[in-house]
Amino acid sequence: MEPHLLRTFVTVADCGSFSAAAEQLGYTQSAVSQHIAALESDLGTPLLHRRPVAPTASGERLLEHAGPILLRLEAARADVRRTVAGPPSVLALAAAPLAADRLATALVAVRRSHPGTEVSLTVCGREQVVEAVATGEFALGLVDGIAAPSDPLRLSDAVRLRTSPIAHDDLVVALPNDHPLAHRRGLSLDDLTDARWIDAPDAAVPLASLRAATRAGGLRPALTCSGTDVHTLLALVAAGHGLAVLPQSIGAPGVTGVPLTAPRLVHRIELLHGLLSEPAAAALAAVLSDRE
Amino acid sequence: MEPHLLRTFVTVADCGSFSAAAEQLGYTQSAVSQHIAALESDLGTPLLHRRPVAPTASGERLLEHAGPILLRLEAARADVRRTVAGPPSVLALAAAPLAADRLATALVAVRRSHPGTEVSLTVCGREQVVEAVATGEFALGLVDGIAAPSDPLRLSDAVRLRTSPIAHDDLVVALPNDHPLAHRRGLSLDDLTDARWIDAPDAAVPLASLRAATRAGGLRPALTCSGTDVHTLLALVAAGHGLAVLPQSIGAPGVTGVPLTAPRLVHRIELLHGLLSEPAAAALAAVLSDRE
DNA sequence: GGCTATTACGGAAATCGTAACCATG
DNA sequence: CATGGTTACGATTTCCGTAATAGCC
Repeated sequence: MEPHLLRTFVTVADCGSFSAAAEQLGYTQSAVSQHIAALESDLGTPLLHRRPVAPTASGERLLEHAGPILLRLEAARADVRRTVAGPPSVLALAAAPLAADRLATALVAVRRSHPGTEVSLTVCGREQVVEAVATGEFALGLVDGIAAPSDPLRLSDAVRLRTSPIAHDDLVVALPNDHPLAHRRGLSLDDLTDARWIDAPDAAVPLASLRAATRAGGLRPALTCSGTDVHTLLALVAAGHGLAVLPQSIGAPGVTGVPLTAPRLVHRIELLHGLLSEPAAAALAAVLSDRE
Repeated sequence: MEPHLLRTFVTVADCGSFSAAAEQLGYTQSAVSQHIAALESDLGTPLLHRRPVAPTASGERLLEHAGPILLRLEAARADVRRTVAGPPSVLALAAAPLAADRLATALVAVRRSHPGTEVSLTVCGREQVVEAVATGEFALGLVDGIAAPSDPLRLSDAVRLRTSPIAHDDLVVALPNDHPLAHRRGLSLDDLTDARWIDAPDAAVPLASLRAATRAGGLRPALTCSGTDVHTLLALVAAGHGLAVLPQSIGAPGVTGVPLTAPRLVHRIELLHGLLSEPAAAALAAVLSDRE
């Protein structure tokens, strides 16, 4: 179970194709085939169905482990590298788009207390925030998600990272102003399972999260929007392409937010970090955490 | 960072010697030297001081990751293997000695509800319980430890395992009956830092745990006792070789348990398990958890 | 000088690419 | 029959053991 074999395995499972994975990894199809064969012979069981390529039951189990293991390896390498490189010169921050605005205000205080600090902020999807904080690429990250009012966020536990709650907010269904439901005082997801939805997993609450939080089926996306641009998503909503669930604080002209009353869910923002060896990062974490 | 290099690295760090690690792993000294050199060149930094062999600062960081990574790899392999092997024929249980007696009573109910079940119980040290449950060698494990009254047990988070509290108990300082302090109503650790202690990390509360739970220094062991035999430990205490901290429920003729009043700590037993695919294991887990 | 890590070197094994092969949709 | 995974095979590299070398108590 060498790491590079695991890596090609997850890539193949991800691509659903040996040749696509080969291209993505810079191997030949033959090498990829040999990698999978080596893994399967090592574990003594088929891991992938061929034609079409899909994980077997055993493959599914391995997939659950492989990602976290590879991430942990990356984190270990980065951790060691950091001891030799010394503290970085820029304070590198990552945030999911619906969490990023928290940084804007908190950074003001840090700018004042640590005037020389150069700051870099990357807005990207939630998984990428978790991964990049885990590998130490960023000192600090903010992620968001939905949960029952009393629950913390359920983050992928690939690597043990320190987390602390930063803020929470109610959820609304975003509708065009002229939508027939826009005047409602509240909406239940159960009434909206057959509505036209926009799935923008990195710019709004992912439909998958909503599905997981409800028993209700449905919630099929009429339009899928990738990328982290909330602005564009709001424009799509305003233009009537479909609905999206967002935290109450996000809005735009042309879009009405109607409180989501059932199921009872809240939007949460959590801070994610590793060791905080830099004083500026520690100070920022303190400022962010104190807000709660 | 191939796993076999990491394995060699942790072994060398553990042994404090290249040649000892080589023997333990079935390599030659030369191979071990090459492994370490490969790792160091890969990470671009020395990981070990030589003569005497000890981890560098970078090496310390790597050590923190390497163990969990290797364990997780083992767990992944075992997990996949289990999908092909099907459910095992014997219900394999592991327990730390101070937690094992909980199994005795709980197993009676399972024996009744699952009459055909063959059971194997292994009593071993806490780390081994965690490792072996993580790799699926055992379906279920019981571990014990100390914590503040409101806290859960702090287990090594190498692999994400399901845990649930089973029981808790007060702590006592075990003394020979004729010890001058044996008539006391309570004792504080602070008064005992300079006493003669027996450190039996796998048969009593480890001194290291006590040190971690207090600010007080001291607690130097006058005698170190390895192995999981609580009976022998109690004999050593009765013979006046030194003191040990145990849960209140453990006792023997010749040994007096005086409540440990400060710091406020309790002895906890927690259940540890993976997926519980076997009905008998699930039933046992249910019985154990219901006791709380 | 003894113990122990490092380096040099060679044989065995593994890795990956080219190319031929084969199976499925 | 075409797309795409498998197998055969060979060049290159890697890996590990033997043995000689070097460094610290």
